[in-house]
Amino acid sequence: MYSGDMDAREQLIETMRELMGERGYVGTSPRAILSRAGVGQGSMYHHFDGKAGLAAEALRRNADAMRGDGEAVFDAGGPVLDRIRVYLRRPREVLQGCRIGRMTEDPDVIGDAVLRKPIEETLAWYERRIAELLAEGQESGELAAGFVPGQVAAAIVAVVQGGYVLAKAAQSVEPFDNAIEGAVTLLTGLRGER
Amino acid sequence: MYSGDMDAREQLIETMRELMGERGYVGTSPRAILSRAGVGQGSMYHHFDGKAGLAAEALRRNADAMRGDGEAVFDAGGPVLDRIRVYLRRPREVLQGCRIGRMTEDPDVIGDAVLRKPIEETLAWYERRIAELLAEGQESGELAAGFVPGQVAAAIVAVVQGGYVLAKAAQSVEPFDNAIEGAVTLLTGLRGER
DNA sequence: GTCTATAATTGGATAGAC
DNA sequence: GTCTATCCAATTATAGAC
Repeated sequence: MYSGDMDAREQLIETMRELMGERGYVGTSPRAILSRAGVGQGSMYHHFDGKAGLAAEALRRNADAMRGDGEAVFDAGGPVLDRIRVYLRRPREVLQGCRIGRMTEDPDVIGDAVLRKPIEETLAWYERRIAELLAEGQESGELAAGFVPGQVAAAIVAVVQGGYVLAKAAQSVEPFDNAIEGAVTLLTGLRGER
Repeated sequence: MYSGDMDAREQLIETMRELMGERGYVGTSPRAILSRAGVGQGSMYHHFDGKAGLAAEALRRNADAMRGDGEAVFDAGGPVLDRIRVYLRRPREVLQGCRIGRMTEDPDVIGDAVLRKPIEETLAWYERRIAELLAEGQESGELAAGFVPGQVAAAIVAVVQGGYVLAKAAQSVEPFDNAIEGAVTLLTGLRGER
């Protein structure tokens, strides 16, 4: 765990994490980074290979954080449907959007293999982990047998990512909350017979 | 229906529709527009109030097209669940993304009331229209009574929008297709008893 | 109406002092 | 390591010829 004041390098990374979440990659200028971080041009180009290098580090940290959030919920005990419901209903900065998912609309991120990697891996990890939980539920008899875990898992992750889209369009959390509750409703149809 | 060669104004709008779908609003430069449209600077600034004015017209057309696509499917006859399935499985340019939904990640679009309006209205229309269909299904007995149409409708629209996010992250249509089939699976749980 | 030329501003990176 | 000053290219907009 990091403690004490941040040095310039650390300050730059944390500022970049915020800005990329707020404005995306192309929407974040070096000027804005340096201004908010409170450091000069020199620091950025000393510690990183320009904007792209800093973005790569910031994205990796955002990806690690998002994965950690998921692990905390999915690794908890109890019925798998409960864990998935907790994931869906977890409090979020809805109008800010997902710091990972939003990067997919940024052509300069998707077009750069290094920048895209943490995005791809994180979302794929969520899909895979939820699919595992669903398969586990099928084996235990908690869930019905007649569905493909990987498909339902993708739908669950997509509802969250798409919920952000609806919320930003409306500039309101309401459609996000609706989508989440709709997904929770739909999931109850997966329950097994016993 | 428009026929014959496009004049410069028309050419600019159609080019802008394409480019905004491919690269977003901030990612689309006047230079790129003029180059692909094959017209000079003067034409753009004569017909429109700069890039923003052109974008407003392009977005309105994209919104109208997306709404028209929805109407064609939702207004068809037959069981409502069939119509929603047709909507979900409709062929799409998955890796390009939704020309309307993707704009929500563009701060300059969301921050401009004029540009945001067609985005908000179109997605809200889809939510509302699907909610109507679901309510209709509940009344007819095709669907069970114990769910909130507006919530499930939001989840359905979110799955499609989120599916694009997963597909772009993976640079593959597979997660999109999975999410769609997962949603179709989940929807079967809504069927009524009779 | 449409063009080319040009201007103002910002994005992104470099140079060199301390 | 960090700063300020500077530079080049691209974005966005304007001017003025035709």
